[in-house]
Amino acid sequence: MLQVPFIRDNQELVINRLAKRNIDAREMIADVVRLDEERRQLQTELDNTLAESNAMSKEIGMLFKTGKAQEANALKEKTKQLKEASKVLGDALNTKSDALQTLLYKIPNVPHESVPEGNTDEDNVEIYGEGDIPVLSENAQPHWELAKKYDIIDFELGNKITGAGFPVYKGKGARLQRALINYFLDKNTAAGYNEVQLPHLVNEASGFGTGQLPDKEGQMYHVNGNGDNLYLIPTAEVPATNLFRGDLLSESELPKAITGYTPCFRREAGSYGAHVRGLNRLHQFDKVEILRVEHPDRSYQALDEMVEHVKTILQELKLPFRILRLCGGDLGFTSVLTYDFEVFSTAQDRWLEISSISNFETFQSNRLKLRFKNADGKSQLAHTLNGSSLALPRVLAGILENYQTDNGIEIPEALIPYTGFSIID
RNA sequence: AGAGAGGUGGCCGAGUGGUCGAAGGCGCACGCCUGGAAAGUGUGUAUACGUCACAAGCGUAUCGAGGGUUCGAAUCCCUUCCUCUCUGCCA
Repeated sequence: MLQVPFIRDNQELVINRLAKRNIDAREMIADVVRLDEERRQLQTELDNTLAESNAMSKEIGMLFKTGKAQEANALKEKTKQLKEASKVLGDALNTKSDALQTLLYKIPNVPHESVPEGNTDEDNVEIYGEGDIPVLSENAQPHWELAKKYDIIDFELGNKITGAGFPVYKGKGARLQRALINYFLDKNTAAGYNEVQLPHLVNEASGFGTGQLPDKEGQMYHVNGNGDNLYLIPTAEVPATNLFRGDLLSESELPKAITGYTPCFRREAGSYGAHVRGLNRLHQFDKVEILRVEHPDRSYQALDEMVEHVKTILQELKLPFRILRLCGGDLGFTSVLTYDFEVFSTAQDRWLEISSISNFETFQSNRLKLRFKNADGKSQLAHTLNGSSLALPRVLAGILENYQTDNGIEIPEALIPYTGFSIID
């Protein structure tokens, strides 16, 4: 959620930057400014009315104490009018505040100046690429075929138990999953991220805190039987960020850096063809997340550090990858600047997104009320950032496809200590 | 799930209708004291919004949350969320 004073003082900038998302925000911004003005007006009126009423109440108390009941009763009559007035003003204020709030929830974050123009993922800008794309033998197969061939992932079994998009990992497939999780967590903790284990269900307030609610509830599984009202997390970002909801940190506590593994549950609307086959898109998948709460002065440095960190992991896994700067049209609702990592799936001949690292600046912290005491002793919103490090299924797809040989699937060197085997055959 | 108890400032803890944003203690900050430290001692120490120069000051709200009674509520009533104890169930 954008901050109203910021919008008020930077209307042109906000409108221009939001235009990168291909939305015309003129009307919304004008409405925000107007609603805020009206809200403040009402607040002032209300405050004045209440102040008068409070003063009278005190006087009444004094009058009763000194035995001047008649005068007190006369004043009582007066306060009745004030009370009615304040009731009306209070209701109007609430209505106005709610309208403003609802509108603010609908306005996406303001893209960074470096965010390229564009509408779709076609317009994302590649800023870095590394790794050789392997030359595979003629009978190279996509990962869903390999998964079946070596009996390491069973999609049909998942269908039976739950439905499409809930695969069962078996044997070496299961162990490889576990190895990847441990490997990623070890890399992250070695880089200074504090490991946490998080709840996989969150309440409504958490959903609002990170921006899934309102409006995007359709992407989450909602548990609402028996009077429960919880959401399965679509990403560890939700519980991890909400760890800090409502906090007022001291400046010395920053930065906060945490990492955690969770399964992620996504209902995922809109999908087509081969792009959703196999591991490409799932309703349940595993992901290791990194998250930072940063001082605004160094959040972009932190973003770069996160990108560098994920880079080292992919280098170690020796997977061909590239980094994209997302264009305005592809940028997430809450993000200012996002870098996507993609690994090349040789057998599918396409790039698969495996990590997304974003700086949200104060967009989330404003919702979360995540602040710190700055050097002047004032409270200030912190910046939040997060990224995947890494999402498992597509890394797995990349490994299966790129490491396939006629003898089986080789395990990347760095993972062997974690898997305890060096080939899937 | 049943029965009971309870939710007050960073923490502990007083406060059952009036001047209570809230005693007291701890903690913390700064000062005094000290050769230095401890002890002692003094002062200060919530957040948000509004006004405004994002100053001071002033105003308003906040004692889990929401609503109500009242001229006036941390204190009374209702609803709701959460925590704890016992019983039940259970990995």
